[in-house]
Amino acid sequence: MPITLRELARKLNLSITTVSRALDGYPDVAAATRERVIAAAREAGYEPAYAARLMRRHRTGALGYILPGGGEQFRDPFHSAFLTGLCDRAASQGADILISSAPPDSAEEQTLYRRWVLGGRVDGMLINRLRLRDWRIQFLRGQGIPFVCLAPSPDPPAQGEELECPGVRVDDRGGMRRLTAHLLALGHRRLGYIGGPPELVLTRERLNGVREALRSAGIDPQGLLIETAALDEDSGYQAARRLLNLAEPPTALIACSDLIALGALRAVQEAGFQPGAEIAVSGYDGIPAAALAHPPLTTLEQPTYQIAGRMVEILLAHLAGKSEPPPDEIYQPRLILRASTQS
Amino acid sequence: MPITLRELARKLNLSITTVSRALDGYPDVAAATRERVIAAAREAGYEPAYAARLMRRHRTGALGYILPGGGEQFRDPFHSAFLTGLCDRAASQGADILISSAPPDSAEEQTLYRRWVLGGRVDGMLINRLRLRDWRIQFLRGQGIPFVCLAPSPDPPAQGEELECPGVRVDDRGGMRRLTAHLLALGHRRLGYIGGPPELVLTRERLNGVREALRSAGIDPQGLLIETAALDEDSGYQAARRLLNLAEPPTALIACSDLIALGALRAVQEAGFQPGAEIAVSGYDGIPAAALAHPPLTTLEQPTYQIAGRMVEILLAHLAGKSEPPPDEIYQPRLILRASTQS
DNA sequence: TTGTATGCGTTATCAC
DNA sequence: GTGATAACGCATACAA
Repeated sequence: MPITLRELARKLNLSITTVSRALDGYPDVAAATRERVIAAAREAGYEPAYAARLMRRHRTGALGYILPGGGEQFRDPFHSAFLTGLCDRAASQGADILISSAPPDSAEEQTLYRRWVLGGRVDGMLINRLRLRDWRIQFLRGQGIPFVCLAPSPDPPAQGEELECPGVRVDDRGGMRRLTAHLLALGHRRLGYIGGPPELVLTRERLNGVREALRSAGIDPQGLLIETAALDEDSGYQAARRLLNLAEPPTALIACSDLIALGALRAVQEAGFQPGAEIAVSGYDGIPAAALAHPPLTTLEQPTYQIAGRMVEILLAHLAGKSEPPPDEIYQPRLILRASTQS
Repeated sequence: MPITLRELARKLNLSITTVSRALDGYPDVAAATRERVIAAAREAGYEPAYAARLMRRHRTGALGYILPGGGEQFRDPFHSAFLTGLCDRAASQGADILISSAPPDSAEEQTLYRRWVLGGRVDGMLINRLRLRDWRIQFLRGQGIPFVCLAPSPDPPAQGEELECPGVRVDDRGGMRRLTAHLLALGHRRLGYIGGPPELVLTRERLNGVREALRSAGIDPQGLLIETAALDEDSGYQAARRLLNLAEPPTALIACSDLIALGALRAVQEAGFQPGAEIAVSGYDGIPAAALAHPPLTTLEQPTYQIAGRMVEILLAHLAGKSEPPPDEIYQPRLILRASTQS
């Protein structure tokens, strides 16, 4: 346990007040005194007690993020990029990131939010994987604690299902529209969509993008084959198999994430099809492994690392009092065409 | 800001003490009173103020981990698995993980450690990527704060270079010995080793494993070609190129990590060699992308997720007073032979 | 079984 | 420019 302010003050024959202000850089301290205090503090290895400071300031200096636990999603490189994005930017601004994990919509998740937010354990929260009716948004809004979301941008402003939430947006729908248009241009007519969990906004928005492209091309979206998977490789494999086992399987599989797509790629191969040539497969995220797959995976890349950094920036700015909520920013995912959709 | 203990007490016409003890489950509270208190607390949405509790208990409920920042290492899936391992286990035991990032051995890193440890921001620290003369170990030991390392097990107990540190160990050297022996059995005689940063213990230990295998086979370790890379793909690519440009390039490249190996694989291909057939390449870690590479990458797999979980378990047990420091555990990496070392 | 009083280490408000 | 003092909200030693 390091030295306390009081001890330091006694050592210097000064009052606690003066020492405190000298260290915090208040202007009403004699230059000489400040020097003396700072020197003494350094040589005594003084470090302000977090608990006490928190008690007064009501600022934890930490932003919270809860990983979607309970699955094997820890293999998802998306989170790797996202977390480091959070950390790096937070660190550069002197803030810390508090993390934990809980299955989405679980009791544990609620407990965590209560403990962190009501208990004053974090200054703000970072939200990812927005859900259709997301209790987190309501909760955070109700508590008046700042938060920032990463969410798809719903252009037709969300049919009342999810609450609006401040943050960084990615045009998932637009991306999927472009991707699907490309597949249609290649001549694909029988498409399969492998979505993530149906309660996720991104599952719906990406699906909507596919549908919009179909409609624009004068094709009935009803013909779209739809399957659902968890956001991991194995689940993508299973879902793809179900589609491939149909009497008339699709000629193109549009996956909701790269991991799902990698699983689909495997399923296509096992089913005896030539991925790319006979059946096109596409992903979403732009994880490094997508480029390594064979055939390399067509995908929609989003700058996950940068996005996470922006989220931290926005949240910290908001906390610093720049009260004006910055306008929503919309990122465009980048369509990367690779051999998995080459005919 | 939620309700405070005092307000709750007033509401109930009880003293703060009683309310506090009722909620904390002390036995000296009338059953009826406890019921009443708990009910009131729930309906008032009471949640103990973290700051105040911390002030008294001196327990943050958080374990700290600092990511090696400053590089592009955020693409390393190792950290993804490691972090989720930490989070999941911590969450299951009611603890949180505090993270930040800083370049190894930087001033920022020191500041972070000071702030977190001296300031009482965490109950303990988790250490990865142990260095040869690791100031972190000395610092933490000096402060008497509990910590757990993930480190290679140095059998000849470290020639005084690094300090011993409690934690989970992986037999990097043994793994590399087995891998190298395999390559030798395949007939390779001219080997190249691409190490990570030289200040890392794992770089040295993995190298030692290679050397030991050479010696066991009656081959002079002096003949081993050695290059150094950062722990990422691009740096691995560069290092491999340097080796391949030699007058007499190696026939097998032993990389210190999978990411390095993936870069090496690329370099081998670009140099016009057939990876696997003409030049063998191996990695270390067992990241998912290793299996996807073409050719699939031979590697030493370690159960990163589980190891991280064990680290948390050990640290929390230690904090809970089970003072007996658990004996060091040694994990054996699993050799996964794939086409990248097939002749 | 319950209540009173004190202190944890800082910061902020005042008075000097 | 500096110092005394009062909080912040909770946990406990001690008194009742």
